[in-house]
Amino acid sequence: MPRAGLSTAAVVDAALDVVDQQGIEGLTLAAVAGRTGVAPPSLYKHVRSLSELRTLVGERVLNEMADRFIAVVIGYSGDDAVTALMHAYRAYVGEHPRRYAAVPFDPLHSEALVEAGQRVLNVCLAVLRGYGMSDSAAVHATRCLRALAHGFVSIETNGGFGLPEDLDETYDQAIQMFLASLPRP
Amino acid sequence: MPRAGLSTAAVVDAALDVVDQQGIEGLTLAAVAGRTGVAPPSLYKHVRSLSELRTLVGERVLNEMADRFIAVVIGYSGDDAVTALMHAYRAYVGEHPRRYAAVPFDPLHSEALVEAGQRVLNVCLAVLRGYGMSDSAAVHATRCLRALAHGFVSIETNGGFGLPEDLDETYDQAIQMFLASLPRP
DNA sequence: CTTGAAAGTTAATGCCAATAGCTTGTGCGC
DNA sequence: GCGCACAAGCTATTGGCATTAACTTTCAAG
Repeated sequence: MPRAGLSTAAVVDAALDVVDQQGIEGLTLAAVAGRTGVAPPSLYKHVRSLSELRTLVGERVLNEMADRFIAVVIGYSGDDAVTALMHAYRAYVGEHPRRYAAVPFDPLHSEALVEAGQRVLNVCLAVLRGYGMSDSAAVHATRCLRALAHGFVSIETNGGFGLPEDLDETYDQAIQMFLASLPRP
Repeated sequence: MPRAGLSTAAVVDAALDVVDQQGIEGLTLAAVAGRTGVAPPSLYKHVRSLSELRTLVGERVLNEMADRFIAVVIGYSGDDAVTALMHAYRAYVGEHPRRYAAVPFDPLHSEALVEAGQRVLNVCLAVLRGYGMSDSAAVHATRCLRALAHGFVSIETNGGFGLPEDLDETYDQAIQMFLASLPRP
């Protein structure tokens, strides 16, 4: 009986592979077990349940997004920073559409998931701080940004935009719309 | 063996009840069978599979939305119509959050689902036609409207907006943002 | 009154999550 | 080097679900 040398992190790695290939509804313990060369019940040594695994996957994805957004935004401010952020958002989802769809937006699942979500949120808030808005105004603007970006990419990746018009152009227009709504110093 | 007198429509009705109460992941044939007083395999006389049932549910929901949007928009034009439409969108999802979440945005599921989606789309396009945009510009604007409305309500209903700021205010601001992006005749 | 299709039924298969209880690697103290 | 405890595996089992097959019963048209 050779030992596979698993860990919670390794299980989540395998789960991400499964999600990338088969989508969130294909994420089963059987699939992860197959990929890690282990019998399905063995996974319970590293993960409490399928539900917990899903939460861990979501947490990883949100942290991945936050890392990228921070990297992309550093050194920019104002409209440049907002534009970079929104493009990075769309680019991430374009590269990993199934991962993005695997994030449970319902944060009541776990503490760590909430925290990862906050990291993403804080990038937005920090970028908007440069516009001299009150804290409350920044919150409203952040919500608009999230709604716009999330709405666009989730419709886009689900094939919901059927018409032939160029999607890059639509997204640029959406960014312009958002920028125009921000106060000018 | 008394006969239950089912039909495809009745099965979808029961499925909508299940979705309203337990959400889309609670939509099982067993649950629908229980609610209709029938054994699970009997449902196959009216529905090809669980997957088809989900598609039928989505189709019903989209048509329900289109009906409401048409009703709400009639008699208005311009900013009033856009405002009414966006409020109706949010109101519908607020009243039936689980139904809305049950719509598969992936339209490759069925012809009828695509058609129902088009009905919703056409309301948006018709409302925007009043601004004297080219067809192509109207498509881009419609996409922005959909992205904004869908993004907002889906984050909202999933509890993704954690901070205490008033959500009505954010949504009004989002509407203003969208209106400001439209050409003024 | 008969008959046949439609609407049900029960039985069975296979997949999956989850639990229980057993076996075996493996690092740690000695 | 030696044993021991725990961690990491395993097999077996249960229970829920979708789905199929093969049947029985209702019911309406002729």
